[in-house]
Amino acid sequence: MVRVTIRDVAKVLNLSVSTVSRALNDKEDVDERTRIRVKTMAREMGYTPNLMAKALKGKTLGLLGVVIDDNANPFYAEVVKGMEREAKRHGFHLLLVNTAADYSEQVFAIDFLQNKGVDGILVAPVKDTIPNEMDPIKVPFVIVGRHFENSTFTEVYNDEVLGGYLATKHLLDSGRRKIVTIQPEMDIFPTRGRTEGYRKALREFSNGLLDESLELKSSPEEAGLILKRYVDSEGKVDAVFAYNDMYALEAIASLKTSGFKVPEDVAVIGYDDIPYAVYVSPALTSVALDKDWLGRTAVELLIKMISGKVLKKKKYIQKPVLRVRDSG
Amino acid sequence: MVRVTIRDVAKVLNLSVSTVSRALNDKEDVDERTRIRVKTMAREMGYTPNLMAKALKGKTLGLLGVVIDDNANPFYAEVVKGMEREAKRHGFHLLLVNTAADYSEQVFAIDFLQNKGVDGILVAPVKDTIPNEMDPIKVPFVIVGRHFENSTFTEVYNDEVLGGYLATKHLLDSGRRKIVTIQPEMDIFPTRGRTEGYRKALREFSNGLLDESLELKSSPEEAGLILKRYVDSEGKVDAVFAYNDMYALEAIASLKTSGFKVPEDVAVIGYDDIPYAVYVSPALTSVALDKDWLGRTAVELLIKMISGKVLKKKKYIQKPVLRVRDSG
DNA sequence: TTGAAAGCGTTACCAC
DNA sequence: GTGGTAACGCTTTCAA
Repeated sequence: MVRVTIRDVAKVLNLSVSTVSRALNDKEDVDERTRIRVKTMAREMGYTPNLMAKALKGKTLGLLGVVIDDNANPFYAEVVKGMEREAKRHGFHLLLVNTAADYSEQVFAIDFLQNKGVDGILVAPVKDTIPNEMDPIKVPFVIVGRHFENSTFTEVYNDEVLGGYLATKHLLDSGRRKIVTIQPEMDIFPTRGRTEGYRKALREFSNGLLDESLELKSSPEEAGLILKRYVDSEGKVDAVFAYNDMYALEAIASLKTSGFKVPEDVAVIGYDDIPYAVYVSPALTSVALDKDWLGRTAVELLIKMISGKVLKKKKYIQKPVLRVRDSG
Repeated sequence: MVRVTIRDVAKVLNLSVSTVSRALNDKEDVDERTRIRVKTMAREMGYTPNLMAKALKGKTLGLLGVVIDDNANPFYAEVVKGMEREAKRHGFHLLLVNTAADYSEQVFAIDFLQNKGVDGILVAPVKDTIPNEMDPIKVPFVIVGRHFENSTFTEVYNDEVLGGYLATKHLLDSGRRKIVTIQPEMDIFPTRGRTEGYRKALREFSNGLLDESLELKSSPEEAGLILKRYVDSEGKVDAVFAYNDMYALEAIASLKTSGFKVPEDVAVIGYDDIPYAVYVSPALTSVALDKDWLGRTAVELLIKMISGKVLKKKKYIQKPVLRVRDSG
């Protein structure tokens, strides 16, 4: 296919490229009839602007880089979906990169994306403790689902402490006393926050004495195993507050095969409220997040930043809600 | 940040831009020591090539467009993940667009992606009956998970007939006789194929007489409702072959609330074998697909096409496998 | 209201 | 081996 350029259109119409350019871009100072003529002819000839050329002239390409752990994780999948929809509304597109929670992958991704000429970046950082890990980002960016202490970054995240608190409080209120929490090794905002909320509820319940904090670390795949090992050796656990629904599902499966009844013997609460939480049995009680909101808001803010707007508010925090079902 | 260009490097080194360009791109005809000098200085000055400018000169941008129904669908999520990994291996990036199975969205997406300068497109078409719906694609493309009859497109897909056959045969073999299948309205390769496989198994079993083909149409959300309505009015169903695992989960939920035991009263088999199939109860029997392979292979082929290779083989077909668990 | 020309950063052709 | 220059397609002064 031969590309139709602005020059071709100009030639046919006996106009200059500049006039055609102005007409196409709805600039002032161009005769209305000329504009019509140009636009009609352009359409007729199948003219499409060359975005590279525009970009070279300092215009935006309309690309947003997305750096996340794993797009197949149902939590991120929903977030990305929200991002995508919002981006589309503004004529932007998403450039997706999975990091598998690997820091060097993230560094590489950020570098790469900028080379591709993205106008901005949406990132759920692998580490969120050292703010200057964001230094290599030279374009506007928004942090998604993470929070850097004392940073000036634009961030969209969840009140994880509240989530952890809500779950643990509910367990406590329904009579559970030996509540174990199982979280990933990673020291990221969500793990810190959820654990903190868990401790807070415990502390509150015991009048300041945090005497029964049972904290396990595990990968999602091993959650069941680690939990089983703990129960076998320590015994007496009557509730589990899992990092997320995947952990919770693993926990339930493991407890069941160990002969425990869920929730009779052991209650289990998850986090994220993925769509499948409804179908498992017992139906999963989970801390629910509006994932679409997370993605949508992040993109909305990023696009504002790209278009040069200065945001007065930098932190956008969502309050999670406990969705009580049968597992706890 | 001020962008460092090839010209800046040239000036500092007292060389011409052309020499610097050649040195950087490892072309012939440039003194080895000059090359070293240039590369060192370029790194030192923090030079990064402007991809737009390269693209304008007809070079590739390294972008692959992905057009699918919904990235949050666990099936596509896994496929996209496979694509992403393979693309990364080759230095490519993914531009994601969801169509929500809407044809006009697809048309728009394809147009848009090409404007963004993608080097190729991976598409799971919304309709796969009219080959010339692909006409607007002017770049290399690969069809994913769909198959156009008699087309010359490069396609990576599954043997859906076999999948439907396997599931139905298994149901028949385990003594089920009133097997209903529930499929989406859409006339796409997977629905056609799975239904055909279902009919084939029935026909085979009844010695050529396809006397008990019970075919229901439904959206995923309404699958439970539609099924219930059918069972209530027609009664006597002892097995369900669902379009995919979402349909199967809805079916199971609906059957359970109607007082049926799964699988004792009614067996249910799904399709896709999503990760959550293991956790529901009863654990879902499902037709399993290697989603990663699908994504990986599609990208591999697309990149070959982009680099000008001519593929002798155009159709890449995967044989599904029945993963028998508890539901059927 | 329109046109000519410069320039964005890069590559490639052609001299030297 | 190296340098000058045109060209990729577009936008944007500056004149006319």
